[in-house]
This record gives sequence, structure tokens and C-alpha cells, in this order.
Amino acid sequence: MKGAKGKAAARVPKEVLNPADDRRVGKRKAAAGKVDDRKVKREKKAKKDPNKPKRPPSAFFVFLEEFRKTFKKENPNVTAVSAVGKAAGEKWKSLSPVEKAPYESKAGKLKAEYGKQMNAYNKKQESDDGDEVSDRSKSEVNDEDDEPSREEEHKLEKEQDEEEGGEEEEEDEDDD
DNA sequence: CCGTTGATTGTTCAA
DNA sequence: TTGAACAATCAACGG
Repeated sequence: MKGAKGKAAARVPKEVLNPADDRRVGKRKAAAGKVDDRKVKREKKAKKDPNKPKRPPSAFFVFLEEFRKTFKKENPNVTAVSAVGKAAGEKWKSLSPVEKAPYESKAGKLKAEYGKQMNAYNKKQESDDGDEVSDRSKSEVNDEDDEPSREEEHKLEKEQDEEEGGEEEEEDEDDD
């Protein structure tokens, strides 16, 4: 008897979850314990990129954020990140495309903003070289976005209608 | 003491 | 096109 009383397990002291099936993500971390290639953690120094925009949360992550609350609400004992992750993963796949729609929609928006940041980011990288070649960036900066949500899925009737006015992107002018 | 891992999937960048 | 890595989270654990 492994004593491990699932329910009784008040707080998972040590993530005692199954050894994962074959979920080998291929080792997201470059090397456990080795920090070299791409900065294992975003909070290192990495002054390499002064303003590198962090990747926007994917639809799954958006859903995760909400799921975490729910999960923890029903499982206040379980605070393990992996526990929620697994549960979320299963649920996520269980969700219908329609349910994921709102999440994807949001993710799509974040992605759009991220794209703009990248534009500035890329530019800065070259510009940083000292040589400013405007011709380099052929990608036109989406001046006034065209509202990518034009052909959104025919679904999304009224959910997430909220406000679309979130287009206020504060261009970091320059904090000199 | 602080950094890192662990787990999910999706997305994104670079070569 | 593919691969590799990282995005949040939170607590526990290693050196």
C-alpha cells in the first residue's frame, strides 16, 4: 500500500504524479542545470535584448489562467503546478472548438500586438548596430491596424464582445 | 539563500 | 520546414 491516499493527500508535498506517459516534450529546458543557450529563465540578466517582448500566452495559457483558479478552488490542497497543468491539458482537449474559440480569439489578439512589438524589436536590433538602414525593414508597420478580427470564426456570437478598444499601444517612445 | 524544476500545450523565432 | 525553447504558475528542493 503505498499509503498515498489521493484524497487524503492534503498538499502534494512532492509532486507524486505518474511518471508521465510519454509526454516527453523533448526537454523544454536546454539542460537541467545548465544555463547556456537561451536563458533557461527569463529572469536572468539577459541584457541581450533590451526590449524583447515576451511571448503572449497561447489560447491554452489563457484558458489555463482561468482553469487554475477553478482547479485550485476545488482543490485548494493541490497547489502543484504540474497538477493543474495536467488537469488543464486534459480538459483543454476535452473542450470543444467553440469553447476554445474565445480563448483563441484572445490569443489571436495578443499575438497581433506581439507582432507589432516584434517589428520594433527587430528594428532596434539592426538599428543598434549603429547603421540605420531604413530599407532593412521592408515589413510595413501596420500603421493603424486593420482589425484582424474581421473574419473571425463565424462563431463567437456575443461572447467576449467586451470592448475592443484595447488598441492603445503605448509605443515606448523613449525613456531617456 | 536563491535558482531551478516540474507539467500542460500552443506559439513563436531562428537557421 | 523543422526544431528548439519558452510562455504562467507556485511550491518545494538542491547545492
